[in-house]
Amino acid sequence: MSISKNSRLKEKGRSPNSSTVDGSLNSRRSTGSVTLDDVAKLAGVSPITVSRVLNHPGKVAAKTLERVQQAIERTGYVPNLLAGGLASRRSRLIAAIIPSISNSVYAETIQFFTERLLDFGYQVLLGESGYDELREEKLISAILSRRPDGVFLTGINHSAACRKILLTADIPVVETWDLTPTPLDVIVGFSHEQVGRSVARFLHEKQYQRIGIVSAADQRATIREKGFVDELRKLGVEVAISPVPVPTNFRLGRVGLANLLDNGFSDGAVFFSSDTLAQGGLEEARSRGIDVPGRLAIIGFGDQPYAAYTCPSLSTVRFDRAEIGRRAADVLLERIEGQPVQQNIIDVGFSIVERETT
Amino acid sequence: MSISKNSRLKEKGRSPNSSTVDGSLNSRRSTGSVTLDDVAKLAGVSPITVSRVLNHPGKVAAKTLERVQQAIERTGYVPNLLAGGLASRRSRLIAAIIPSISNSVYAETIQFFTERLLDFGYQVLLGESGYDELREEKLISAILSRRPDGVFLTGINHSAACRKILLTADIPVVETWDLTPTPLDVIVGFSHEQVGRSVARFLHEKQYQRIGIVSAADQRATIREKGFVDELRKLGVEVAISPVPVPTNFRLGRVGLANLLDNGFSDGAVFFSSDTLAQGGLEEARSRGIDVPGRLAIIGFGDQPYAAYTCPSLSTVRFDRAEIGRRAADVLLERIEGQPVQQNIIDVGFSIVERETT
DNA sequence: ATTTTAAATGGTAGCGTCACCATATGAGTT
DNA sequence: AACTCATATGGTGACGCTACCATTTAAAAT
Repeated sequence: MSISKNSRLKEKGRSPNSSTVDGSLNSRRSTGSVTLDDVAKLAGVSPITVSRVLNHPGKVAAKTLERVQQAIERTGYVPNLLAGGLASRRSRLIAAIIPSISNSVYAETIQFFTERLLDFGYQVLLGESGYDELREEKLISAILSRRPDGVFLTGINHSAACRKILLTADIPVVETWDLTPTPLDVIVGFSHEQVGRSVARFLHEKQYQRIGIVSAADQRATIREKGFVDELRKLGVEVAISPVPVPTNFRLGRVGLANLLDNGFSDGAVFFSSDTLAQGGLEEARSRGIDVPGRLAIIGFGDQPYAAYTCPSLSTVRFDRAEIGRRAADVLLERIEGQPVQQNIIDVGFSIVERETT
Repeated sequence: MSISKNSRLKEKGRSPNSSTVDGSLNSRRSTGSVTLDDVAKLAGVSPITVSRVLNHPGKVAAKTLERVQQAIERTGYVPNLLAGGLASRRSRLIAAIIPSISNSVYAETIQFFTERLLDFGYQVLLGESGYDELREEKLISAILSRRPDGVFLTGINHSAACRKILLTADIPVVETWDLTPTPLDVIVGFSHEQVGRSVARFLHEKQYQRIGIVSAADQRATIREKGFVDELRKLGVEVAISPVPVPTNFRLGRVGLANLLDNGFSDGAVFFSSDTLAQGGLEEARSRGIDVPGRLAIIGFGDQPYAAYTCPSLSTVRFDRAEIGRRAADVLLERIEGQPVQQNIIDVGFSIVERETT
């Protein structure tokens, strides 16, 4: 434990074995924890062979392999990836930035992303941007000092500084949750604009008198809103817009809908930026005695687990969060291994789930 | 980029300046990325001074500080924490193990935990145990190779091997979400047994005819169940138990309640292991036309955001997830700084929230 | 028996940083 | 003027590991 006191023994000069007592009292000695060398000595091989046992077991003879593994077992050796990463320039660390950890849609993607990468010996360092570009930027530059082998980003809008840092770092980057013809590197997601347009057509076909949207102030929600509004405008329908801030929650859903209703909206359909908002809207309608879907139709976004079980059950837009996570991991692994990527734009699609609220 | 080819220039022996062309073609040369030395040269100081600017700015003269910071700016220097961590034996990394990333109760705790630690320059490496002891063990030993400065665990039940690894590693460990008189190191949580007992008394006082529990197979839920059952037994009430597996979901809530009802349970109150299960139970009751709370009372656990907005709104047990995260971070920081910890058992408490379902 | 080839192992020299000292500088004290 | 003392800076050598060769050994081919 307390090593520093030992260093008071005055040792002068550079004689390689200047220690005086037990042969290990150098001023800057090992922590006492087991190292590769300890294992190597016990196994009677060179350190490099132990390293190979851990990293390229195929390149070591079966007999040696076993002997070394026993030595590892016996010493309780735990490799030091800081040292390994420094020497090999591969940290086996992947950075992931999501807007919110506690938002289950992102968390699910990360869950599958993490799981997949773990199978290949990578770990994920998670950062929360809070839907804030500046914070994302700071986070990324903090995380880059750990020399991640790859980066997972949510969305396609990143500050110029952020893009520059990432390009300079010259590591694989996968953007997710959205699509763009000009990704930083590779991208896995679906088109939010198309979501907006699809929902617009869906509602239009059902011939609701009026159409509104409760739209969160996050980037992707804004894109959906644009697609939605634009498509309806093409169809000759004006949309009542009720903006709400992020992160969205139940209460904001109520407020968002109340805002529409108080401004004369009635007998129509409303598209909410998230299922959480939609659930709030449902409650607001209920508290005002408005029949859903008789007088007011509601559709959410995200197909949260509870969406099928609200009363009435919630129509929504579904997309495969697990698929985004898995594909993002795969494509990142490919890039890290230096394989040429077949396609750098991967569309996982989405679908409209019709339930009782429409 | 492609450096490896250069090494084909045959350079023999150990002459320190054996490079032939531009003075930097050693076989194992730098990556070309900016290092501390580059910054030092530009600023006209020694590397160690640059290091100090980054780590102990107070120990550097104002003038020097500014000059170095400009050099950092100009070079776009990004520190290498792998090297720094190796040299200083402080990785500024904290490992956190939670049962499930996508379960918002854990995610919220982690969110606040992460945030707090980030303020102090630490980052969190997240691992998901999936409620599995063995997986937790593997995860921990994998994570320890990154030499975290501290570890956050969920729960108090860890395999013997796991405890041993952690004790050997000799780093601060904070257990969370539960209490025990014998923590590994420090612990921040609340008593699940007391939750069980409190809910038992609460329901008993309301004089429900029969009492049941839909209980998940995770460790803490089992402790709550024990406290619940034991307290009611003391009060002379038998409890109908319906076990369900983890992770819990809406459907399991329905199944869990159906199981009770199909075995003759009626006119009573049911305690669910989680709000998600309770929500499922609510749906099952609705589909069977059972009036809640008239014929069946329901109480959940966790006070999820939606709990206040189900119909009828859900009675539940509330505890402060953010508080657990923050306190865990604080206590870990104290331990890392080597401060003596005032108390190593921190009880954040809980409360019963009565809404419409009871 | 000799050469060729592949497989297994080892030696050396960093990777980029920080801890440990030592030294230099200037202000304050007698 | 000589001294103490605090402050600021620098030189050296690890930290623990792996890349890059070189070397040894065994097997295969001639």
